[in-house]
Amino acid sequence: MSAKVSVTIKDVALAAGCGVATASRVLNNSGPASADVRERVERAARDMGFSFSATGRALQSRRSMTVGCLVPSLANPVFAEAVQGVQAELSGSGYQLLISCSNYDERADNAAIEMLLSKDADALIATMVAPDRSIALTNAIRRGLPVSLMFHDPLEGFVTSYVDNFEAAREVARQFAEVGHRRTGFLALRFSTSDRSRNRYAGFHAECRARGLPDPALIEIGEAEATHPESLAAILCQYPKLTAIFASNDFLAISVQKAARLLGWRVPQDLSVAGFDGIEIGKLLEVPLATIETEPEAMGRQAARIILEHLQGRAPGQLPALPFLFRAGATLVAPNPGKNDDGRDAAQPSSALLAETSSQTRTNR
Amino acid sequence: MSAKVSVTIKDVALAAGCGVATASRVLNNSGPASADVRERVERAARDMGFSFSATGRALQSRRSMTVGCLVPSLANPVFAEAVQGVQAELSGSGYQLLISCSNYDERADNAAIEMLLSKDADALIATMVAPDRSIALTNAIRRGLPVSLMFHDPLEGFVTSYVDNFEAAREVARQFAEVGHRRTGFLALRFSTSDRSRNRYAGFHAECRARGLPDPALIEIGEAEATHPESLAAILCQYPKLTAIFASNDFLAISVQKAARLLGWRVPQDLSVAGFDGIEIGKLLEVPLATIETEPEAMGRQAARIILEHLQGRAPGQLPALPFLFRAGATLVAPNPGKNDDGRDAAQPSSALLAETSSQTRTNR
DNA sequence: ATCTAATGTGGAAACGTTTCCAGTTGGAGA
DNA sequence: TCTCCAACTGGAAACGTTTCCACATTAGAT
Repeated sequence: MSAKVSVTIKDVALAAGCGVATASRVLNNSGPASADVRERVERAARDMGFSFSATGRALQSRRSMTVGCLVPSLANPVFAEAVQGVQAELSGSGYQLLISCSNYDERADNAAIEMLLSKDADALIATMVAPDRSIALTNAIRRGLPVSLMFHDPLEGFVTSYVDNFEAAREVARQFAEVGHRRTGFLALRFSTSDRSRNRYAGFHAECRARGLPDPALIEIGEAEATHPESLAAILCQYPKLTAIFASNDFLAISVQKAARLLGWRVPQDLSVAGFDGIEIGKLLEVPLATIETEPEAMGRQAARIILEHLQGRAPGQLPALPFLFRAGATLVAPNPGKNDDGRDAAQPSSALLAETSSQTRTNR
Repeated sequence: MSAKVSVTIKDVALAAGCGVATASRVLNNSGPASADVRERVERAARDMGFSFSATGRALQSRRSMTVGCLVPSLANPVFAEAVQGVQAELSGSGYQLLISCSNYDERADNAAIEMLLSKDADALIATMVAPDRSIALTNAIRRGLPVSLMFHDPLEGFVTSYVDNFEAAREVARQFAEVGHRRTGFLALRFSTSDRSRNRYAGFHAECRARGLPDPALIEIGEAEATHPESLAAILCQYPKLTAIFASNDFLAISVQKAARLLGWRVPQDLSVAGFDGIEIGKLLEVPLATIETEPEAMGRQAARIILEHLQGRAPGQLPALPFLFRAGATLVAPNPGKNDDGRDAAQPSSALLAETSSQTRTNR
C-alpha cells in the first residue's frame, strides 16, 4: 500500500500517537503499556507493514545476530552438508548464517575471516587450510568471540567438531590387512592444504607399520587428475604392484574405479579400493564402495550447538570426536594371488559375500 | 595487545588527536587531509587494530552490503553448487552472502524471506516452492529490492536464471523415441513442490504426444522411496512394461539402476534410464548415465551478476535460458524386443556403441 | 483526606558511521 | 597591508534501535 521504502519504529509511534520508547516496549513486549496504546501501536505496525531493522538493533545491542561460516568450497558435498547442518541448527535461534568460501586458499581464508569479523559476526564456524596460522582467527578468539572449527582434528586453543581421521584411517588399514593386502597406496588430493588428508595418511601409515607391513605408497595428485580419469589412470600405471588403494575421499575412490577400468584392471579382483566420507551414492554403485562413513551434517550441527551455547554464556569445552563407521563394500576383497608377487598372500574366502553383508564396525574414538 | 573489545573510529580520532570526521575522511580516502594528520590517523588505526563496523556503516548508508540467498537445501549438490557460484561471483564485490534453507517447505520459504528482509539484505536470490505465492517476496520486489530467482522457469514479474526444463525434457523424449522406446515413465520426486519437476514432466509428455507415442507414466515418489532402493524397486515392479525411465534428477536415476538390479533387470538391456542435472559422478559409473547436463554454478553466477548490476543502478532484464546438453550414456539403448510387447518394435543397431561415443547434442533454447 | 507505591509514558542518550556545514588557517594576489 | 580563496578541520546531525531515567497518573492503604 504505502510506497514508503521502509517504515521505522518512529513512523509507527507517530501513527499510534505515542513515543518511540512506548512503541518499542509494545512491539518487543518488553515493558508496561496500557491496553489502549498497545492496541494502537500494534495496529499501526500491522497497517504500515513495519518490521524491525536488524541494523538498528545490532548497533544498539552490539549483537549482529549473525554467525560467520567459512568453508573451503560448497561444491564439495561434504562441506555443503556440514553447512546445511549448521544452518538447520541455527534456524529458529534467531541467528543467521553469513557464508564465505576460500577455495582451499590460505590467503583467501584470512581475508574471509577478516571480512566476517568486519561484518560484526557474533561468532565464527570455520574449516580452513591452517586455522592456527590465521592471525585474524586467533585475534578473534583472544577477543572472546566464540569460534568453533569443523573437520579439523583437535588443535591447541581451538574447539573443533571432527571425526578422528587418524583412527578411521587405521581402521581402513586394519580392514585391508585383515583380508591380506600388503602393498597398499594412499591417494591424496590437496595433501598440502588439508590436515584431514594428512592425518588420514598418518593413521593409515601408522597401522601398516604397526603390523609390519610395507609402508603405503603416498600418491599425491592435483585437481586436474582427480577430475580426469585418464590422467589418474596414467598415474596409477606407475604403481602396478599395489593391490589396494585408500583414497582420501569417496569421489576420488570412484574415480579410481573408473581409472582402473580404463586400464583393464578389475575392481576388486585386481585392485581393492576404499574411500572416505560415506557419500550416499557409494551404496548405489554396481560395486558398492567400501568406505568410512561420516556424518558431515552432524558435524555442522555440533559446531553450531557449541556456538549457540557459547553465545548463551556457557563455555563448552572440546567434545569427543564424532563417530565413524567402516562400511563394507564390494570394492574391497582379498588380493588376487596373481598380482601380488611377494610370496605370502592370504587366500581369504569369497568376495561377493563380504560385499552384500552389511557387517559394519562401529567405532567411536 | 590492547584488551579493548572493539576499537571505534572515535578511539582512533582521539588517539590521533583529531575529530572523527577527519579520521573518517582519512580512513576512507574520501576527502582532504593534511599529510600530517593523515599519517597520525593511519598509524593510530594500525596500532589499535581498528576496523570499520559494518553495522555502523550500514545504519548510516542504508546499505547492509549483504545479499540474502534462499535455497531448498544445501544437501542437494545442485543447489550447493549454485550457491557456490553466487558466492564466487559476489566475492570481491564487497557483498556478503546471507544463507537460508527451507527444506522444500513453503511456509519456511516465506519465513526465511521475511527473516532475510528484516536483516536488511540489499538484494535477494532465491529458489522457492512458489515464488509467485510469496507475499514477502512480491512485497520486496514492489519496494524495489533487487530480486533474482534461480532454477525457476520464467515467471511473470520475476527475473530468473534457469535452464529450459521443458525443452530439455523434450530432448530426452526425443532421444528415447529415436532409439525406439514407446512405453516410458517419468519418475518424479517432490512433484508438488518443484516446478522444475513439473516442467520436465510437461516437456517429456508433450514430446511423446507430438510423436504419437503413448503418454508416459507419471511415477511420483516420496523422500523415503528415493533413498531406499528396495522401496523404489517395489514401485518399479508395478510398471513392468516400461522400457525406459526418465528420472527427474541424476541421483534418482542412479537409484533406479540400483532398484532395477535388485529386481534382476539389467540396465540398459531391460530398462533404459536417463537422469537430469549431469552430476560428475554419472560419468564415472560402470554404466555411464545418460543425462541432461546443466551447470548449476553458472546459474548461481548469472543470478549474482544480475543482482550486482541491479545494485549498481542498471536494471537488467530477463536473460535467455542457460544452455543444457544431452549427455549420451550407456544407460540408454534401444529397447529389448523381448520386453516390449506391443507389436512394432525398433530393431536398432548396437548398444555399447552409442554408449562410449560421446556424441552430444548442444541445445540452447 | 493524604501518602505511598505501582503503573504508564516519553525524552534523551547511546551504539559507530558518514556527511553537511561552518569555521580556521595559510598563502597568493592586489 | 588587506582581501580573497583554497585547503583543511571538527562539531553536529542523522541513520533505527533500546534503555535509562524522570515524570505523571492512578489506585490502594492509612
